[in-house]
Amino acid sequence: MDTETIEKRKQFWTERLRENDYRLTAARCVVIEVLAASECAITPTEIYDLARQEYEKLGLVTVYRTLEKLEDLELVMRVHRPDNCHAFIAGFEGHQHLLLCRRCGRVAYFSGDNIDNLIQRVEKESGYKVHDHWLQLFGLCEECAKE
Amino acid sequence: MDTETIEKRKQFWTERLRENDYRLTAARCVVIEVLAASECAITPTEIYDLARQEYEKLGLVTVYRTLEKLEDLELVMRVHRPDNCHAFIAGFEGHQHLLLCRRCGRVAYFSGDNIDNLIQRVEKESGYKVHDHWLQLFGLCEECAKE
DNA sequence: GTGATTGCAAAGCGTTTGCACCGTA
DNA sequence: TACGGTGCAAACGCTTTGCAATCAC
Repeated sequence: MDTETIEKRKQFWTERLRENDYRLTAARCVVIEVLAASECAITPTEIYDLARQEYEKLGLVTVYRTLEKLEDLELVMRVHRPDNCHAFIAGFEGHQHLLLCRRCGRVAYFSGDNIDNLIQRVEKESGYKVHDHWLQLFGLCEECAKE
Repeated sequence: MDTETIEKRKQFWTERLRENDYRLTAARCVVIEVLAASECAITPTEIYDLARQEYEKLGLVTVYRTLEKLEDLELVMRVHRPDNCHAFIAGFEGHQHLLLCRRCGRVAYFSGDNIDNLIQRVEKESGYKVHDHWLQLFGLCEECAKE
């Protein structure tokens, strides 16, 4: 990812935190830095290990607490995969459908589905009232497919 | 769920186990019994508690090991939800799309989506090679929507 | 009889909580 | 200065592992 995009992401997150009366601490900044630079689903422990290269004092607990706050603000979202539901990704774009590389965890987004019709049909047939949906694709990204 | 359906499910599971050279033990039978009677996503601990009413000697570890085997045989599948990925459901029907009640965990299946076109488009645009997909709807079942 | 399966205890892992200290606003 | 935020240690809940006893075939 290019430096400009990373910088934009960091700024965006920083502003959202400030707006919501969260303090900008060294710990939070370094967690945000790691998240901003990541194109992949990343676990709290991975964030911890990477972030400590910049800020050795960081505690794993703080990573969890920062993720919790970012999740509340819908700035990150938890990623569910068949074998692992412990990772997070940057969630700037509102509701998006995910395309996940099952090898390296790289994340792409896509849209343009048209499942509203389907949802209406299923509601009618099942009697359920549908509030939310997940549409996720799993596979190999261009890099990983080469190997 | 009617008794006949439950009985059919149990028979189906029992045969699959036998075919695959798994022994039919008391522990396995009682776990299967609980699963067969459940219309909802159910956790290992819930299975354990229910099954022990029939077979007090049962250990939680055996529930886990039985689920592992049933999962290998694709007879149960793990259910992923935003807040909880610890539950399982009966998975007779091959690849199915899920409709989950977020209140009581009741599960319905639906099909008739047509996402092959979407997948082809996303593959072309992203460079990913897609192998699998999840399409899940979350909401309230008829019962829970009433309240 | 033999080897798969069981249950127990203990370890493992990811996550949360309690608490005294620290640092941002 | 005040109080939100931090890091440590310890607890927690779910899951897996090691092992001797058991039981289906």
